[in-house]
Amino acid sequence: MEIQQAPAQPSGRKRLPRAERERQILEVAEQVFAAGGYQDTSMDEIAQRVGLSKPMLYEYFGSKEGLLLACLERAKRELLDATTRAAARAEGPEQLLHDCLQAFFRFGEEHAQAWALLRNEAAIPNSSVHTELESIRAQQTEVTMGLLQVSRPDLDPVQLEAFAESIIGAAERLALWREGRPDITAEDATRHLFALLLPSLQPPAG
Amino acid sequence: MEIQQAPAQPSGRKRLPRAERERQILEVAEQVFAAGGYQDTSMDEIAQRVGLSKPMLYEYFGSKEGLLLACLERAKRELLDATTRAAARAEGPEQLLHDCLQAFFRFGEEHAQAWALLRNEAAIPNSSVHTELESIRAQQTEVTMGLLQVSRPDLDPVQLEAFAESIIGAAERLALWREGRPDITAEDATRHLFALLLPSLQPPAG
DNA sequence: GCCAGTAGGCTACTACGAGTAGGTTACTTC
DNA sequence: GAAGTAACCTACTCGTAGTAGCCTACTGGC
Repeated sequence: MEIQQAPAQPSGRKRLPRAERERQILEVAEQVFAAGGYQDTSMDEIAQRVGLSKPMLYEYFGSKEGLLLACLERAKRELLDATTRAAARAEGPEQLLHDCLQAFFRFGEEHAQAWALLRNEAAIPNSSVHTELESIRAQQTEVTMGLLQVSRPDLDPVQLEAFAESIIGAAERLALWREGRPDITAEDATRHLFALLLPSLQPPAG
Repeated sequence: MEIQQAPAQPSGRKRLPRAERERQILEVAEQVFAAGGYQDTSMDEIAQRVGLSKPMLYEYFGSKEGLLLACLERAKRELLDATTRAAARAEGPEQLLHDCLQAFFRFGEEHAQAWALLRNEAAIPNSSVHTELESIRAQQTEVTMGLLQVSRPDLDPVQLEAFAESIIGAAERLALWREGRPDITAEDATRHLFALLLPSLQPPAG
């Protein structure tokens, strides 16, 4: 017991309506989560940066995870906006694909924090796990580059690397996709991805 | 103070040499991390499942993250083994790609726990964040399927979905790859991926 | 102008899990 | 059979997510 109450607002702090405060909190949270990682960020830290006390965060977002979810929700909306805007402008199917890809990559560039959250990287405990995962990725890329070089000696090294990264990314995603669909066998997945890649495996001159 | 010591080994528990105990711990840890997620798994829980006390885990692996890293290390080795074995057996570059893809997908199937760790999914706090990330993925897939259908009305829905997932995976990976290489612009990345995908965009009959 | 009612805010707690200090006991080796 | 060490333990500290319970600035009605 013996609760000793200090003045509620130390000095120049202002009361704000809920909607505005929520936006403010999201802004800070996205930044801090993306920079320091979900795990290594404390609610106290976010509260302090907003210039508010922790219980307010819980009042508005329920939990630490709830706050992360709210950040993700916002990023998701922004990503969809970016892609559909690009799609609306394009003419012809090839242009369409090209512009959407570009919109995607630009989103990553311009909304670095939102992007960091969307890849679940923010959830990773910290940098040495990050490093290890990168090394696994590098391992797979290297093997794949070796395979590619046989079919496509015409490609320059950077293109080769980009192709290899793309293939690994596609394979990982397909493997993930398969988890929700038990009807798709490993052979099916292989066939699908192989079909997509085969035309690009043919050497350009024949 | 006042440390009251109970018998060190309650009953039938056996002392094991370090190497063996480490293997045993890794086995349990991989399983528990993969099932419950890194965040939601406590060291006490792992210790209990092994039938050991927490300080032993710290003695052998240094920290919770160290234990995760050791699990990742092992999974990484296994994945490399699987792929290189497949590559060694194959004849011709197309067969090579095909068999490696297949080895990859089979690895995911046969080593579900190791695979769950390798995608960093284990790091994700818990299921509702997982759900949200899945929903973002679904959103992107849907948009992409729409684009694809224009160029390739010949594909059946499952193939279409597989293509879309592959493209999204490739794009994500490339975006990640770009983060370590500031020289590659968003336009470069777009061009690389577009070049890889373009041949498969052409309708089959012309 | 004054008095509810409420929305925005707070301090000071509890609970739980990562990591540590410092001790005990079963094997090995001479 | 004693010495040394490797395997193992209990019982802590400390940081952080989440909660209880209280305060106060603004609003609208009189």
